[in-house]
This record gives sequence, C-alpha cells and structure tokens, in this order.
Amino acid sequence: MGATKSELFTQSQNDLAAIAKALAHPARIAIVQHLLKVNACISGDIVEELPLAQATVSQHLKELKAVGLIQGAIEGVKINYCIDAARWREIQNLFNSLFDGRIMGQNCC
Amino acid sequence: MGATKSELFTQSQNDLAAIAKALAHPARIAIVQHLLKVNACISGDIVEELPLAQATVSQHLKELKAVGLIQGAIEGVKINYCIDAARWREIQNLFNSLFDGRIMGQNCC
DNA sequence: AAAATACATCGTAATATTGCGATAAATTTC
DNA sequence: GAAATTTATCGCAATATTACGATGTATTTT
Repeated sequence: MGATKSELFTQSQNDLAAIAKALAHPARIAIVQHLLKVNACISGDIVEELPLAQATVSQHLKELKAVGLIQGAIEGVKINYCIDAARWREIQNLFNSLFDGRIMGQNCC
Repeated sequence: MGATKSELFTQSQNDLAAIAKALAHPARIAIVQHLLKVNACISGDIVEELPLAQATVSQHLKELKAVGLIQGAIEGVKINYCIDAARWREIQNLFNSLFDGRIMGQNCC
C-alpha cells in the first residue's frame, strides 16, 4: 500500500485534507507568510527569501497554486505571485467550520 | 534528499506546518470530525466508523495525539479519546493569525 | 490462571514527498 | 538573432507516509 484511500472519504474531507497538506511544510508556510506581508512579488524574490534551491521553491509554489492558495501572473520574463484573496477567505471559512465544531469546555479525562 | 529541512525555518513555521500535516489526511479529518460530534468515544468506535484496518486507525490516532489535538484516557481495557479543548483553541488561534495576515481585496493580476 | 477483549507496536510493501542539479522554455536585451 | 534572464520541468536519490497482517501488552472475565 502507501497511497491514501481517498475514495473512501467524502469530498469535503478530502478537500480539507488537501488544503492542510498544502500548508504542511514550513517552506510553504513561509511562502504564504511572505506573500501576505509584501502582497505580491516575483518568484525570484521568494527564492532569495527561502534557504532552498530554485527548483525546490518552484515545486512548492506549484503545490500552493494547485489548491488555489496562490496565483501567478506572467509579467514579461518574470512571474508575479500573490495570494488569491477570494480563495483565501474560502479556505479560512473551511477551517473555521472545522474548528467551530462546537467543542465542550471539558475533555474526556 | 527527501527530508524536510526544518532546521532552516522558524519554530513557529515548523509548528504550524506540523499541525497542518496532522490534518493532512482525510482519515484524520474524519476522526476529528467524529470526536467533535460525539464528544468522546473509544478507539474501537472510531475503527468501526472508518473504512480502515485497526492498525491503520491506531497509527492515525497516534499522529493526532502527537501534535496534542486529541487525548486518550485509559478506561479499563478500552481507551477513551476526545479532542483536547485547550489545545484545540490554541491551534484555532494559530490558524487564525495566519489567515488574518491582512489580505488586500485585490489580487496581483 | 486461561480465555477473551481492546489497543499498540512491529515489520514490510507500496507509494508519496522533498530536494537539487541539469536542462528546457519563454522573454528581453544587446 | 545571440546572449542573458527568469521560471518550469525532468530525472534521480534520500526519506517519509500509508496501509495492513501479525504479534505484543494490558485488563477483564470466566
């Protein structure tokens, strides 16, 4: 085995897991935080910001783009990246509805 | 390579990524959702709820426990699992401070 | 104390992720 | 159009994750 059996779970469970997976790496957290700070910047700036090789950063950007968290706009030779604001809010709501799943003050033990 | 270079990132980036990773599997999302619904239940109930083998579920529970999301209380032969309420709120705040990183209405493109 | 029950852990196979050098593709500059 | 610049993709090695049967451990029941 080794592959997640995603066909056994609901769409929304798979979706939320996929988004969490996109955030499940410190480099991708760092990328997102940087984009939130500077609003938008080119790929090269992110490569300079991170302690990873260009090819590796490009791959991380691809994963963030795959779940819609970020967007890239071609600008000549360069590519301008930024957070997708609408999708960002959507994802925030997905997490909120998970976290707001009414939790009692008490634990089980 | 193949191993995440976590020593190159900040503690809080690694922490948030680790929590996201714990939620980065539909089975673990399902476990958390189930615990939120029933408040607390024994391991066997979760195994019945999920379409996975007992050993696999046990492993997923271990990962959720490792980041503090859930707690297990020994109760005779059984183990009663529940969400750790305080840690849950803490994690909710971590995500909120990421998501509230002031995003403009506009995208880059 | 043997048998049954409930869960964790071990060992292993299949697959996925991470990281990077090398190279390709596209655009701009000279 | 050749050279330079910027980013994406390929190919590979190292490591991690997922899944499960088999087995171990602890408690309860008989």
